[in-house]
Amino acid sequence: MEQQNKSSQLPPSDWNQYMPGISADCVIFGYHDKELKILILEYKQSGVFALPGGFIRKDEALDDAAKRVLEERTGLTRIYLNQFHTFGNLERDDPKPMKTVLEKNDMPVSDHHFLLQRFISVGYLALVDFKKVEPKPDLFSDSCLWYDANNLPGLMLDHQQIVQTALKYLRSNINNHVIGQNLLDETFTMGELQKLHETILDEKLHRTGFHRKMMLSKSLERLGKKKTGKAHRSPFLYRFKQKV
Amino acid sequence: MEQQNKSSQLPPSDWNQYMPGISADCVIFGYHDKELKILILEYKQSGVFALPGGFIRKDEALDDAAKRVLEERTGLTRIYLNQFHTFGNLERDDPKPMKTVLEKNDMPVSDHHFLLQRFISVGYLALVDFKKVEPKPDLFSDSCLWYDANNLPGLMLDHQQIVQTALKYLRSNINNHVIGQNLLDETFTMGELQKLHETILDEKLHRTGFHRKMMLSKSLERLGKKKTGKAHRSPFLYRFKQKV
DNA sequence: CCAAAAGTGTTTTGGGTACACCCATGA
DNA sequence: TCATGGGTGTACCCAAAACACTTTTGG
Repeated sequence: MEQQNKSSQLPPSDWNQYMPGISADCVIFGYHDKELKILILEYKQSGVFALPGGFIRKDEALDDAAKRVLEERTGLTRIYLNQFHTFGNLERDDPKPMKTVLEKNDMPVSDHHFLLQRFISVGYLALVDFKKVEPKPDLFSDSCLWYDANNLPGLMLDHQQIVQTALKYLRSNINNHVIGQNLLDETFTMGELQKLHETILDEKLHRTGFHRKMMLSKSLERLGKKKTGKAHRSPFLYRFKQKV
Repeated sequence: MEQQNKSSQLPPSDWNQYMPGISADCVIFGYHDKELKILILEYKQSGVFALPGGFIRKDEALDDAAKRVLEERTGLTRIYLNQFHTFGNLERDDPKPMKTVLEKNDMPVSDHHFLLQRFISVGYLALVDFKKVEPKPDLFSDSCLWYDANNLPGLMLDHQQIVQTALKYLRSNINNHVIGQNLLDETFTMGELQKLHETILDEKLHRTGFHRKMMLSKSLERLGKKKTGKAHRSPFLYRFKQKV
């Protein structure tokens, strides 16, 4: 009862307000402990894992629907968000996992249930500040948790492929400053930025070359030095320049 | 009557076989007379111009639907095809142009007609051999014609924006050999290849630099010389190497 | 003073650009 | 032989890669 008006809950009583057969699935990336993380939902009682997703209201723009999903799952607004691909294979049309979820939750299961139809899914990639996120499960989920991108649980349908496509997109856009800007703190050392790039690309980078390249890109400004308390030279702090 | 079984005709009697609210629109590029061309439909009696598009059958993969549209409009199979973006703004939800089309064609116009609902459209880019294409209008169209990409008629809804996005995608992938491979003849001179690049990028390129770059890419093989009958040295013919 | 991390300098390489120059051809 | 388009060689610039070297810090 008390959950019905929460914006983080789907209103199953009125599926009719959503466009049928279309969903938006979000690959939400965070960075913590030198690991690239992805937010994954686990449906109640069912052991089914999935990407956070949602449906498009009939009076809502596609991008806004993705934004809404993002805000509902993370509690954040003004998130960096990017559509990267739309998935519409027939293999993804498998009502079994969702049927399991409905049954385990004592929901009525008719063959024509909104959730059991074929869906075409628009994939969105989001970059968020790990520390600011408060993951919130949706109505059907027990948990909404961060997983290491290299160690995800088995995901339903083609969600693993969606993640792979998102990763590929992320890697091919690694030189876009928005990536570091959204995954790191406001200020960071060159080593931290390099470690982020290495984690995303899954390869070692040459330290001095990386340093030079970053400075040549003119997108960083150097601030004061950071006292690390470690037995070595203290690094400078850097910050992404504000867009000119 | 005799048209009903043509695969190039939509079967309006059974809209129910299609997924509602989703369409695939194709930006079909050809190259002719040193101009980049796009295939555009003109709806019957209505002066409404649009990109070739279609709907997704409930038992059909999204990519296959785009392929089908391509084949129906061009008569070609095995076309180079690439999904590039999905359009779902609310501004594109304007039933007026389609209402006009229906009225002009004496079709019943109810507010809940399949064609008058809000559509989210998946944009596909296709590259075809201009000379091999036999453009075929669909059931609602008077014509399916090539237009210069820089001189299109006014298109309905956001189709102009879809074209611009496709052009941007094409330009950012200009170094992918599939572009020349699909828009030019089997063999071509370096000058012809350069002219194609210049047309797509809408800028002059340096002749010798272009030559060197193409040869360094290792994707071309040089064949015999071409007799042009012109008053100058006869150019070599080139061909894209088959994938290794 | 040593180890470890951070920062800078130097050299080489390779692609991109610019331009000079040569080649082939038909008028 | 001349104009024109096609092909090649050379010089220059700049960014990326590789490596040497210096600087800073706590132990």
